[in-house]
Amino acid sequence: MARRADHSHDEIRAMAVDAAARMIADDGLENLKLRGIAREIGYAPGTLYNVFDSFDELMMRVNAETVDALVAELEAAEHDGAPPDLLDLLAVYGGFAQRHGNRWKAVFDYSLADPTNAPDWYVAKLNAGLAVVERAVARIAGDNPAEAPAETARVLWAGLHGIFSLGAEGNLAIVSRQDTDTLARTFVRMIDRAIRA
Amino acid sequence: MARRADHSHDEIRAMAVDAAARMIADDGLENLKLRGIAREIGYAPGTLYNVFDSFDELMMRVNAETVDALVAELEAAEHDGAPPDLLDLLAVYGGFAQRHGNRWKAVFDYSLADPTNAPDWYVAKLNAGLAVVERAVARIAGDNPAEAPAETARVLWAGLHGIFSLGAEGNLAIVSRQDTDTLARTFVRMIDRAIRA
DNA sequence: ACCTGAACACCGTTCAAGT
DNA sequence: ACCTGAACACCGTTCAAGT
Repeated sequence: MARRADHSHDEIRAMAVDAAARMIADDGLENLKLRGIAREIGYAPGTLYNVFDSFDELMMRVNAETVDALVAELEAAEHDGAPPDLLDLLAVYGGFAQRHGNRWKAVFDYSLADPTNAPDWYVAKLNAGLAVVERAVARIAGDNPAEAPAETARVLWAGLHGIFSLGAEGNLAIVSRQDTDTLARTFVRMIDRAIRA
Repeated sequence: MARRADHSHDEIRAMAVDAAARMIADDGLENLKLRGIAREIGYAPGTLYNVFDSFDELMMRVNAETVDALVAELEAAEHDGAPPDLLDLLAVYGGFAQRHGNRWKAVFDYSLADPTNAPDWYVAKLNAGLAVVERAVARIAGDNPAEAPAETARVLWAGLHGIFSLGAEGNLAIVSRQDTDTLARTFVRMIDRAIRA
């Protein structure tokens, strides 16, 4: 059938990404199906292959929007009020991860086959987020830091990811008396102490 | 057909778990299929449902063996020679993760729907591994540590998991000049410094 | 030119039918 | 009693057929 042209390809792409983000938020990544997205936006499954190369590409765009939103919040924390310290940034990150739990989990659970050839604009976004952390680290590190702020920022980012991802799956609760937020704050406080030591 | 009884149920279980572990090591979790395991051990797919409740249960046993092997190496590091410090334990962990990359990744990539009701013996194994770290932390923490060694051990475990899992997926390489091992050592060194501070 | 939706090649899981 | 393997209900993906 068809030749509807109710929407341009760009519009269909945007509708699909928005629908997928909403469906992930509501039901989790594990319940997201290409067929479901198609149904949601009123197009046939095949149509999505007209506007995306694959399900991978669709998910990559969904996750990029999620990263975008977090980076925007981190940058906002820097621009209004006093410069944020590490615990301030943790509160932003933790708040985002809590408000957008399923979507944030999807960013890591749906990893591309080969991140090495992630698009430049995606890597740039990640680096923009890391730069905020980097500046907060540099602010407290003084003149001769034992580690470069860039390296410390990446350790913080990856370490927090470990705590939140294990926490989200429930793998922390079974071996820890402290909850995820407490462990995250302890982690950040220890890194802060190490920077100043 | 059938009534072979070439093997007991216990034997079939062991054969399936061994085959799955080997297949994960060779080809990665993403290429492991129940049908493939059945073919490998010379039984029909349906037979695996005779001896396991589900694919989940099979994977749980595979992952338990992997955790077992790591914990054994950590405990061995404690029993021969001088008490290990945190960097010694990191070397054991990092060495294991490198030698058994695909199998170690599978432990976290294949998470149970609800870890809350993980079997007790599984939780006990995890806690045994954490206890080794805990003792190493306590050894350097002195009398009035800012954080309980048990909490520090869990922060270390989860943080390292973050670094190694992001590293394994290639998500660290695209935003970091340092490689995974360097970041892991920096992380452990900073936590060590925070404990002593 | 564009979209459809049946068809394809999978998957984990079930269960009637054989020995 | 035990194992088989076809069948079921899915999945992402493709593509001939319609408008």
